[in-house]
Amino acid sequence: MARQSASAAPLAAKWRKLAEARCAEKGERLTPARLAVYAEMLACNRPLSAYELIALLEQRQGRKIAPLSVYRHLDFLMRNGLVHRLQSAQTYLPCDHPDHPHESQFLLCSSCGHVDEVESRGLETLLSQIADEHGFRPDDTVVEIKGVCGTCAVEDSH
Amino acid sequence: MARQSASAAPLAAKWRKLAEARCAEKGERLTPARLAVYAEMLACNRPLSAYELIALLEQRQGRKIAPLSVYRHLDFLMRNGLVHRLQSAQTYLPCDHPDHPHESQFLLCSSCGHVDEVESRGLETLLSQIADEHGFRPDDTVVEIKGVCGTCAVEDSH
DNA sequence: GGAAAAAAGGATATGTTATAACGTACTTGC
DNA sequence: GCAAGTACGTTATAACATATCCTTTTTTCC
Repeated sequence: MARQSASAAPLAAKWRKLAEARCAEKGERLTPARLAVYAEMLACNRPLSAYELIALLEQRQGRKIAPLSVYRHLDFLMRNGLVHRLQSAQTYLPCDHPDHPHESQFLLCSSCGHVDEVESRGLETLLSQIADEHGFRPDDTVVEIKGVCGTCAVEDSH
Repeated sequence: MARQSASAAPLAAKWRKLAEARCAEKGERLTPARLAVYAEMLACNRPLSAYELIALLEQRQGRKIAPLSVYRHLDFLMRNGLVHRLQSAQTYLPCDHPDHPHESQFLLCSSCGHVDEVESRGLETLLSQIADEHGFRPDDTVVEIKGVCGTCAVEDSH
């Protein structure tokens, strides 16, 4: 088993390979600093604000990290389809299936904080139709459904 | 014609009446300060950030206004279905048809800044279905389509 | 009318999210 | 090596939002 650098979160080979592939496609450089941010997000496995992420990275690396650095890394990761931004919460979440470019829809549980990333072709088609009817050329579509997930709904009823 | 107070934007009777009706339904008080914020937003007729709104109100009223006041008024107006928040832009926009409670979808033009508020029952049904399939009980759904509106697309091609 | 309660609003400070401006260092390709 | 482009560090600041505390206004109830 390969030793993990002390200053980065462990990152499963699966995710690293996918990330490398996505970046290679576009000729983008997946540097250690960028990978460290990505690894931290995957390790945490919940939506993080940029400043939560800074705190985690600072703890992990034992040094100060400027907000701007993290924002740049987040931009990079989003540009390459590895991370999504939850617009309504102003938080960031690693993509669940970064094997291909896609638009996602999110189910955000207000009780446990869990976020489900779903991909509905039917919904995307309908959204395109709506845009079309209004003579609108869409670029990027945000769909975020806030509510209570199944697990929490069951617990609530007890 | 009734004289308009010097310290508030003019507000068409149509909008005032609708606002009064919405608030009366819920036993909420549509005070002058709240109405002034609403009037300013309607007068401006484009999405405004909270701080843009503060600046406009300060100019109009010739006095300092604390951010918190405006945020409170915005909360009130949103709670009563008179104003929407555009999550992806962190701006606020008066509702286009505040005659009934509803969820809206937005088409945001990145070129001219215009926002179209649409209401698609088909889309809402589909979103409910998607939530249902995942055992999710939705509460509030954000749909924001960013792109280029018809008018701007035509101009671009010249 | 007048006291108590509730709602709204003002003032000051602070917390949170994001970007600007500028310089340095590290690739890449010739 | 050297020029060009990209990444990244540092400091400062802009932009967005809320906390706390207190005063004023409105409502309610007697």
